[in-house]
Amino acid sequence: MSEAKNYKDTVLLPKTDFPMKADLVIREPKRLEKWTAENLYQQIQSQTKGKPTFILHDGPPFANGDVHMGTALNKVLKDLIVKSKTMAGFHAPFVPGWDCHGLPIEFKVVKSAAGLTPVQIRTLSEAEARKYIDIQRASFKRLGVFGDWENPYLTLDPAYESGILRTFGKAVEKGLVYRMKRPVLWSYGAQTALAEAEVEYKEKTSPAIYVKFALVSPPPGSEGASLVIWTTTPWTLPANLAIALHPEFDYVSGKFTHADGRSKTLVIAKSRLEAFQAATGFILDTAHPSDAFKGSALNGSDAQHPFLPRTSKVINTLFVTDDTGTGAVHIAPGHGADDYQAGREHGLDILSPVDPDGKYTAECGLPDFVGKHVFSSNEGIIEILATNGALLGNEKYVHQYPHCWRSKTPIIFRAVEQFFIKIDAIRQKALEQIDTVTWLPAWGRNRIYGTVESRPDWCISRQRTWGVPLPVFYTAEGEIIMRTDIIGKVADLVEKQGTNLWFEKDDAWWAEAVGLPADTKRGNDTLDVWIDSGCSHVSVLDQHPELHCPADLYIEATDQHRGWFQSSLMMSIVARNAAPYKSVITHGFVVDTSGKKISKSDQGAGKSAKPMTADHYYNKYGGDMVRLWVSSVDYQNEVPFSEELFQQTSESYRRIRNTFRVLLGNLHDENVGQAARLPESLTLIDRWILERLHNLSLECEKAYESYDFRKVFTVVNQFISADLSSLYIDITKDRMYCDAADSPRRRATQSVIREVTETLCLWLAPILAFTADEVWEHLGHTKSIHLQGFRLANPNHVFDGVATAVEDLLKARAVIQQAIEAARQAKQIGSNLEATVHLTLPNTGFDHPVFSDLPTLREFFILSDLHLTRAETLAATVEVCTNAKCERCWRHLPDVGTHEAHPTLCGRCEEAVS
RNA sequence: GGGCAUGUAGCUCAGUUGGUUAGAGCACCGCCUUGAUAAGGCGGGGGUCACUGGUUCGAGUCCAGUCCUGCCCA
Repeated sequence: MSEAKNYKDTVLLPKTDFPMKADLVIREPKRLEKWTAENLYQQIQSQTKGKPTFILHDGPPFANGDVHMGTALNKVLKDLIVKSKTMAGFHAPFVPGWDCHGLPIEFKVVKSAAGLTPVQIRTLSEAEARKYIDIQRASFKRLGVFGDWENPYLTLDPAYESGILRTFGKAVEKGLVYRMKRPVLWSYGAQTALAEAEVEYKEKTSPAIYVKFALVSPPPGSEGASLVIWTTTPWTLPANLAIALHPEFDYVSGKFTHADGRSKTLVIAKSRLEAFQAATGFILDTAHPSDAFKGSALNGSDAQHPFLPRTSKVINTLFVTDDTGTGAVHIAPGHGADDYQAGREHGLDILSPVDPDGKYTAECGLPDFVGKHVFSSNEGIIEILATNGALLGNEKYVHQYPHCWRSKTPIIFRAVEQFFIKIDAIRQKALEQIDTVTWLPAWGRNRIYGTVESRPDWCISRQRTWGVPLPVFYTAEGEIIMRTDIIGKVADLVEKQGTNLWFEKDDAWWAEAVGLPADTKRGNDTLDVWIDSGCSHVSVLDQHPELHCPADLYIEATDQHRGWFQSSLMMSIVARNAAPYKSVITHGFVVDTSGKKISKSDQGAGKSAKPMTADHYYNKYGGDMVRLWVSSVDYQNEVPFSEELFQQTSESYRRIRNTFRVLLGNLHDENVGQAARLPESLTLIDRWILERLHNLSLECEKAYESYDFRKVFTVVNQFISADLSSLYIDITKDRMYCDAADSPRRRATQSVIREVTETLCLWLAPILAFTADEVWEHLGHTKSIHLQGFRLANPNHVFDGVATAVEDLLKARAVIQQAIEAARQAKQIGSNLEATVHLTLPNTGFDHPVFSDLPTLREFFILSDLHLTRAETLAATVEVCTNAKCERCWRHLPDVGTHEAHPTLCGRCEEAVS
């Protein structure tokens, strides 16, 4: 015994199999397999059945493209909520979903091959959607997101589609759906409507002409005056119904004279005068009096159409600009988006006398032009204008003009029949319902309120193939048949066989199937995809046995105030006259570190931009690292992201992991039976850490309740680094390593360590889904941590006077450390244990009994030798300790050398090794 | 151009109803330790609180305006 040279073997150092190196990339997939094998998600659901429910309804991501960090942020946030609600005692099933229809997929498919039939387009589109569903599902699972991954909801499921149709039927039943012409981007080359994404901008030379419209009743002093418009599409003049002025712009009315002798009284925006004179040669005759007024002065007057027997209304709109033209804008509501909007606001017709080939119809009012292509009619129109004196200028104008991606022909705006939902009929109810919902952050309420307040009627038809068909029919005479009972029959058929049926069967089949005359034809339009996802409360919340409507929570990015939150609200008003959610959270977008939005075009081959797909990060750092990053950001604002920031998070992870490792290591010889309950005889530092743990639990509980994961992250980090690492673990090292294994204070500490480790681990489980489970396993548990509840703050862990005593101790500690540091920098000592410290405490305060308890003070300050005095102020001096060093515990103590059997040990260590 | 947000150390963020010298974590620098060791401890440097003006004894905090950035519109 006395021969034992190496006392190190008698020191009870931490021992654990829990590896310091996380190897998350290797370990996490194994844990995932285990979770899958034991059906963990289903276990959680059946174990929590009967508890109060918490339904977070998943907003379906578009099934196109990889999971990027923004998508990951969204899904992990949802998972943090679901996991924390589960651990807080709720039954919180999570049914993920995907938005499957829509242009981007169809466009991709159509681009890949020419001449596809609608059925082929739909088959390929479905395959494309399913491909990305699989890719995204794999990513979400890999990120540790729990949910019913084998039974997600898809907007292309027949059951889902029938829900959409029935909700549409309800809108029809309530008289909310109407038909009206509206201009769309039209390709006469491909004979189809196009979306903005299908348009390519190319250079085109167009005529740019100045045309006068004589005012029918000009303001006094401007007798015989004409408004002058500027247009690059003369062919739209037959559809002109109005002229728009800006109400705030200054306009000049005066006599203009041309070098060729022509003279006209014209009205031009003051700021455009110079440009107009230069372009047309008409010069304002300053000798004659001219009149100036605001655009609002002419609002409501009439102007004579230059070649048709009708007048155009003079209106005021705010979109009139003064960077081109004359400040007076030619309005053809059937041929432009702004024009259409202005037309709706001012009660104009939607005149669009152009057929699908781009040729004039009889409606154009010019018999000679009927059947003629609009672009080859420009010259003819200009001639007419010149002939009747309305043409004031004619130039060539080179500009970027939209062209069809497929036929390469220039696009025209052309009005076609569209279907709309009458928002006015449901607006008031929607606004009321907005105020029954909790919006987080609170400004979200104003955001969506403003959006709903001002939104125009909802155009719900699309001239597309990859979508849910708009279930209407037409009689042989072209009369529309839009009936709830027939829509119901379509929905019944779709529920069994899917919407492909609409495209596979012919008109006759459908006519018979829904009980209409044999010569009935079905419609060609599909529904706006926002209708699809906006019906999820009907198709998912109402249908799924574990879910219900309204959901407790929707959470998506801020753009969804205008998107899904709104479409869901509207469709829910249609379906049930109430909001589909009780509360709504929004999160920001992921941006790069300079605060710029990360655009998809910066990604991909040849670009220098950093990787933004989630797989890059979970394959390099691990899923828990992504999750920890999510928990660390302020998701209510834009979320800055870069790989460097990500590495910063991984530093935090390492700290957390190492702390767990040393805690686990200190439990290696734990007396399990004893550890189950905390002994009465806890030392000061044990009581203190339990009280800190109590506070931590209070804060974490509150933070999870308010979805403030960053708070959990911060509070846990500070607890780990300030309370545990630099104090509790450091201070208790001596007793843990060097006391006899069964010393009461060592055992007490061990019990506290278990309590701390388990509680902390549980609080972290929603965030570090993999690591917490791993730690839990190493704590000796056989069931997953995800089947546990949080361990709430224990009031028995609050002790009288302890917190203030430790506050004082820390003040003294700071003074001591500074003194020691000075000695260390002066190379007088190295380790703290080599110092003798004279501590002077102030006469007042510092009156807890511990301040007369030298052994405890020495332990707390981790010193070999401490001497106390009282004086005016807190101070400390340091000298080199002259005591011999105990070879085992490294403290310099006076009794080293007094023990015969172990001459190099102190008394405590001598006993411990005997 | 409009609406809604946002702006505090190199980075990510705290800063209660206005009140000492504006804090934390990470990063950085120096030292110690080598019994948490691809770890740990101690000490330190670093900020005109976006800008301008105002209210006040006193403003990161309240008010007005400007600018940056983001989302949604036009």
